Amino acid sequence: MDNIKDIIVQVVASHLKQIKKEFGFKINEDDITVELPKKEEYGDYSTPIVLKIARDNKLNPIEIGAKLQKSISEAKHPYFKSVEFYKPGFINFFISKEILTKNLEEVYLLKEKYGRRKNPHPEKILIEFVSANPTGPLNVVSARAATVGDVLSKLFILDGHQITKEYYINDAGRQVNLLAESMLIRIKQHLGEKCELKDEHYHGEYISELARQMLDEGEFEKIKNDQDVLTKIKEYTLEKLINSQKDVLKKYNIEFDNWFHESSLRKSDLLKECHQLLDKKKLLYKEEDKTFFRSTLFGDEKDRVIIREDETPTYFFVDIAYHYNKIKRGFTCLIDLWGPDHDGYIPRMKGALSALDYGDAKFKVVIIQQVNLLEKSRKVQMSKRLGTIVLMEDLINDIGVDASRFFFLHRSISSHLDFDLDLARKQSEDNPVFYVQYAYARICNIFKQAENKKIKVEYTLYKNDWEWKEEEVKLIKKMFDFPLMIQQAAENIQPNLLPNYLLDLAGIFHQFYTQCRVLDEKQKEITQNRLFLSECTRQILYNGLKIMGVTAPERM
RNA sequence: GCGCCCGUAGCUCAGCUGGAUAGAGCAUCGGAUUUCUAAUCCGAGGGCCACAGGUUCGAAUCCUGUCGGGCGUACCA
Repeated sequence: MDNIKDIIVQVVASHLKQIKKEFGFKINEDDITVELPKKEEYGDYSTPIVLKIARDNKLNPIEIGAKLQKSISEAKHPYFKSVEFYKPGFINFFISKEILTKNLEEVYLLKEKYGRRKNPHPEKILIEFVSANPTGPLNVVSARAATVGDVLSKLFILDGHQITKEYYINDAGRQVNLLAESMLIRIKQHLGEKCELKDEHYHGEYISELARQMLDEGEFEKIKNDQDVLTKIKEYTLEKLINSQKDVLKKYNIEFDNWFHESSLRKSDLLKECHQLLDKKKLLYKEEDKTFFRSTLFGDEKDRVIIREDETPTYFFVDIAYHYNKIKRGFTCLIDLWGPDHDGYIPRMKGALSALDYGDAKFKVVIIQQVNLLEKSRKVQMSKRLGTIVLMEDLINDIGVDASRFFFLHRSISSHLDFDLDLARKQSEDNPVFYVQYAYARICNIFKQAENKKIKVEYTLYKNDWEWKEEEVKLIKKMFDFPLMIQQAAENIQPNLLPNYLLDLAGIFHQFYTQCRVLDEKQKEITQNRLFLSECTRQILYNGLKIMGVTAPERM
């Protein structure tokens, strides 16, 4: 079935064309917006287009509205039971029963594919997220990014795109060198040597433990006299830390298609290639033995160093090469999920990609706002270097994957998220996730009861004499909106629409459950119809929970 | 100083590209279970949508300014 909003836009546009000569106005199809009215009497969908036309052309909205309403009404479009005009200028649409039941049958037939659409402009998207430094375990900030990235990926797939999920491992550069140094110092301390960490080193307890482990395993013994002992330590440490990151992500049910190593980039010719390309466009210059990129030409505040005087590339330069590599792999759209601290980094990166002839329209940076941790209503200072972080793993162990995921998705990504640790456990008891899961479990139980009562489930709708009760209508209409919500969440990058929708759907189901008894041996047709409604609801709850990565329990 | 995010009920937040009487959950108070799981449902109270201007038929939503909170402003990543 086509998207209802598009259908309404088309219908309105075609009828406006018919009457526009009479009034003498012009219309732009893009101006036709469709919204969900707040009150039932205003219909299922509504458009205020008449008000816009009246304003732009200084005409009377009442006259145009009446005419438009009449025109659409008389066409008797199968989608609409009725079309009404309300002052001061709203055209309100009431969906027909036939279309709603047809949609239900579609839910039943399509199952997990319900909500998926064929996109007229499909993209081959690379979405990169988390990409935390491999200098320590993942923390709760990464947990938010991981959740959002994972769910966005699934939403994009439903919206008809092709997706690759990638994690960029910064396994080269200054920070990992400091990591190796920190390890060596800890190892020496374990061996009784006197040496101290400096401020810039990593102070976390996990380094000390890892140093102990390296000694215990005899790995240090093997390399201690090598010339490149620090490199060997680095390799050992990175492997351990990266694996632990992977383990936690796995525990969180997040799978990446690709793990891209920064070190592989440094070994390749891509840096050279990028340098040549940018140089050819006269976008580079040298000053005090450093090479600068003219990012100011692209709206950046100042030009940025890409090669230092000691000829090492800056992080920025390597990142340019990385994104250039993404382009060369044939992606038509690049999406990066960054933290708010990287906000100022956007202009230069966009500039670099424009310079490499990759229109910045296809490079999208999504900023996921920070997570603040509160303990006893006070903010917890987090620093990876100081080791005062709350780990993603602790979070999972504490409140569980389901509740964490729901919690992170529940609010818009541009909002700061205050994570109250004292409340976390409490949250896990009356977390809204259980409200949704409970609706799911209830439905499953209805089917178990049907089995017990030897009621055969036919999965058919008896449409003829079916008088819809209020709760049934609400439920059916809500299910109708699922695909629209998916599309909206994907297009506007609003994963929070998903949990909100599921909460609504679950709530309406609970109402339905209270008011409309499903299993009734005396009323076969009503029983079958309500079983069908329950099954469709179950399917959509299942689909939604699956996108969120939250389990759908059959029993609670 | 400049840039970005946030400011909506006691608390946590929804409010889509401006729309028709500002919504949920938690908390508080009061009801509902001989019938498919009460982790549920129904009802009540609670708001100058931070403040001040502007745009217009219409603003929580857009623009400008002010105040408050956070983040950033590297040859770190």
